[in-house]
Amino acid sequence: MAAPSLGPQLKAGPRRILHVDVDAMFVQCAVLADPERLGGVDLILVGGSPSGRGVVTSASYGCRAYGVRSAMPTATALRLCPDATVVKVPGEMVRTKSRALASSIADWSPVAAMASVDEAYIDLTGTEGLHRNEPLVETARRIQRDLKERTGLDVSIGGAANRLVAKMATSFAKPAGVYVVAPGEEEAFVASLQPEDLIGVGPALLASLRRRGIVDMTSLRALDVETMAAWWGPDRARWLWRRCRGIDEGPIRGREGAKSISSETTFPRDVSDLGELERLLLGRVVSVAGSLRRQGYYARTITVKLRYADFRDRSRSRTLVDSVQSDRVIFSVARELLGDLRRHNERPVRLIGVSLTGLSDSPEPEQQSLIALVPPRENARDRALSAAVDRIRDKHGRVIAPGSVLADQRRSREGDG
DNA sequence: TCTGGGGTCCTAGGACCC
DNA sequence: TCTGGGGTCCTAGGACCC
Repeated sequence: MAAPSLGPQLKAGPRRILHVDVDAMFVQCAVLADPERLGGVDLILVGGSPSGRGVVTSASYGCRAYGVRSAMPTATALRLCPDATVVKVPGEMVRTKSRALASSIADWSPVAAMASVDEAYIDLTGTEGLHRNEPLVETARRIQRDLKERTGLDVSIGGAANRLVAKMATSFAKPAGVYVVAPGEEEAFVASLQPEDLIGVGPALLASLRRRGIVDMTSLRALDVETMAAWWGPDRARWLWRRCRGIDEGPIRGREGAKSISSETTFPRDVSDLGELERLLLGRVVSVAGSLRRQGYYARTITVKLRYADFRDRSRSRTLVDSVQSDRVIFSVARELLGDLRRHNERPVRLIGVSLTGLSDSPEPEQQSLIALVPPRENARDRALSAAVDRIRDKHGRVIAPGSVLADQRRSREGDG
């Protein structure tokens, strides 16, 4: 009596990994959110920003035919494609569809995980028996139809024996297609690409390659790991050597809890005045601390970032002994960090951001010590006040800064004058 | 035509402890 | 008195991805 094959524990054959990527997710979601206005519209740009210095978040395939790309300034995109309809990021629909996608892929394998809002990996290794031993490409097509039925979204699917190659295969599947790299063909597949097609090779590494005369995959793959180590250090060398051969043994795993929560904004015009920067900083603090509490976290490290007109970023951070989550304490620390940054540089600023790291789900410090008495300390009243503000904000949908925070700021401003 | 906002991961130096 | 490494944490900056 033949038991169904359980695959890997009996025989270490190639893994069967699929990478699922929603085609122009934000465009599809915008249409689903407003079918009356956008149904049947071919030229859609998602993007822009309140600052008027926005870029394209996502472009419909119609727009892409005009040369429009993600991250391109919206003004440039409109010059290339003047008839495009520009819409805002459909945040709520994106979250809804991302959740729907996550629950749908989970039905196809116990080893399935979202990699971002619009991407997922499914490890089908060992499920051959469940799928009548059909080729991986057939299973991928059935998954594609299932996801369309259950979420309304068109997806493209890449397949291979590992995550890295599956993801690169997906670009050959777009839009709404399936592309599977046969087992054993991973290296040949990668060899047919360009260095900039490799995941993790961005503008900086590409420029470094070019400077050294490495202009194509053949010359990259001809390098030995010692030469690469002399250029970029041993870790990066090993990483790139394996990457340009399609080698990746990493498992499919979900992302555990968040590691950081941040909020930043680019101003319509550059700002130099400290008082105005503090007011704008408060807006970011209220936003990021609200996200922190909504997600049930406390943070130990607070970072303030400024971007200057020359696009250079400067940041200051501080790690507290306690984990905190109230607007008051986070703002008081952020304000000092901003003051420190401005003491060193008073040039005009185009962006301000606050990021929270060292996240935990409890306010308790890991170990008590005497320095835990160093301010700023967050008390029960701070937390209750912030929670009350959250409730009011949820109810009225307005951004409200707690009075004590504003009073703190007013007092110190008067003190400055 | 100047270049968003949300993240993750890595590096490197200094402090500090064992 | 001089001389160690290893490990971990913190800070600042940067590359990269969607």
